[in-house]
Amino acid sequence: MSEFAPTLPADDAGSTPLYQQVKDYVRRSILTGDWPVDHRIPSENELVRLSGVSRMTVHRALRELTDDGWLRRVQGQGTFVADRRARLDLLEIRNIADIIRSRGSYSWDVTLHVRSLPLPDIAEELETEPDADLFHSRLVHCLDGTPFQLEDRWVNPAAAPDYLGVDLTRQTPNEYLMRAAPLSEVEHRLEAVLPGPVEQELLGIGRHQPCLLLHRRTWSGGRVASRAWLTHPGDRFYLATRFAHDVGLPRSPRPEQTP
Amino acid sequence: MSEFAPTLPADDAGSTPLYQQVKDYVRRSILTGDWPVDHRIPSENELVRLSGVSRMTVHRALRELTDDGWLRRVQGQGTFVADRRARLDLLEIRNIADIIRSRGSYSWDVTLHVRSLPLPDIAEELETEPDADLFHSRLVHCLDGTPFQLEDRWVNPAAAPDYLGVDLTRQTPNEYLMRAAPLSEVEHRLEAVLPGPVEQELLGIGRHQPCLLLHRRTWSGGRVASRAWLTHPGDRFYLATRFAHDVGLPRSPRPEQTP
DNA sequence: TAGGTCAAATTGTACATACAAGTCAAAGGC
DNA sequence: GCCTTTGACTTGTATGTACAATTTGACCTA
Repeated sequence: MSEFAPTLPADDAGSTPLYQQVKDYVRRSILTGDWPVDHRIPSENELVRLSGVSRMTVHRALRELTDDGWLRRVQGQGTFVADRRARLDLLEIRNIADIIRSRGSYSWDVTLHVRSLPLPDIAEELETEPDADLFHSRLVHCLDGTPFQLEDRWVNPAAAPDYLGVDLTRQTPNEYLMRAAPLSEVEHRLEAVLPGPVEQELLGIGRHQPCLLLHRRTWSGGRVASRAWLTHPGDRFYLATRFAHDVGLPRSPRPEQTP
Repeated sequence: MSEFAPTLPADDAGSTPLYQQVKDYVRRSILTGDWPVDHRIPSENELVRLSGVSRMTVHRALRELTDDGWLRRVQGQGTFVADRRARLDLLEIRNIADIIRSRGSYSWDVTLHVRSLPLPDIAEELETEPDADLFHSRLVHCLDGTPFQLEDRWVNPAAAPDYLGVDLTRQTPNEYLMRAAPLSEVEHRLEAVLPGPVEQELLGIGRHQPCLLLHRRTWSGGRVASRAWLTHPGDRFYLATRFAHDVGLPRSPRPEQTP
């Protein structure tokens, strides 16, 4: 496998299925940016030569990645890196800042603080010791100068020890955490609320403006890594999802092609 | 294939992949109730004998159904029908009434009307002729006597011609439509709103109570079958999702077993 | 009786092969 | 110059075979 599983622990390499290793290799190549969107990746036969596994195994890996939206395949043409922004499902909630950023002038401000203090209620959410110090950050995300999201985040120091030293003016907490503590699980809770006066002023909204509150907890390596409250003014937020079901009907083909 | 594809059109049977036909057969057996939850389905070798296709093809069909949450497999034991209520993802939004119904005394009332009239704005949403008659129903879903959802629905007569004749006191519109026009695609849009006075009274909420508005369109056979506005009071609604991602990590196993 | 052992059944992975189907470009014929 | 044909390359499906891993139950033994 040579280059296909460089980051895997040695004792685990033997038990990881080959098709999973191929999937990891492809995903890693995409996540690192080596293979950008619409890039044509090596063909099945090339991957066979590179990896040493059979074509059926490579084919299974690529097929599953296609089903999961990582790739886009065209018979007779090749396999291409899919534009995941085009995938509209719940997964996109976590990347909503990325989506919006690509469609306007995006910016964010560390309005209040980045600090460390203990808080028993939050400790329970993070599943840590009640008297442990926790990291807290609060910032406002803006699009074309107007706020669209208030982010109130608590971070588990065990998952991201150097969170306080991160320059949050250069990368968002989400961007940093995605690298520092790659997430393995996500929990979402959704509510409609009227924010308090402080939040109203930060978001620049009226007293009776309803907001969507997205409560999100992320896990990494068996620990709760982060807990975030994301408040969206109701008139500056929307989430659209559209997807084909797999109930007795063939999957909708993708007729578009890449020249 | 004999019994494996009785409902498929004859001209299509030749072009439908075999693994897809096996998937359809299994799904049909589950949807008709022949195979209830936790039922042990025929083994791969039995399905090979029944269908005449190879074990690899059967295996692929069962594996994909497992990934999609229809089945649960235990090595050395067999394959069982999974409890789809245990799957927590966006798909569950469409079944939220079903979920809630199983956890309390659920009821619903046809409060306003079931009628037929033309409305150009709605016709555009349903992608029909602007002057066509459309079916409209409006009802309130209650849990333990208190409303938790206001359903405002428009139905495309081409997709469900006998919608006005359905006894909506015996089955919900969603239940009927799922049978009459099995859905192939869904579109969701989510907003936070303050409802109007009429809706406030129907839901029994105060003037400043924010609500979640879920706008949903369903497709069936290439047509827009239905368009629904589902209004949830913010204090009587929550949506929790938690799922494992497939980013460089093996899928979380299901250690539980069925005796 | 209690415990260990072995065989059968089941699912999971991997490989080699074959053919079908779609795309593209080069070669050839008019 | 333009069109057709051919062939190479690509992905999609299907089969047969082999072995590994897990569970269950029957069987044997102390």
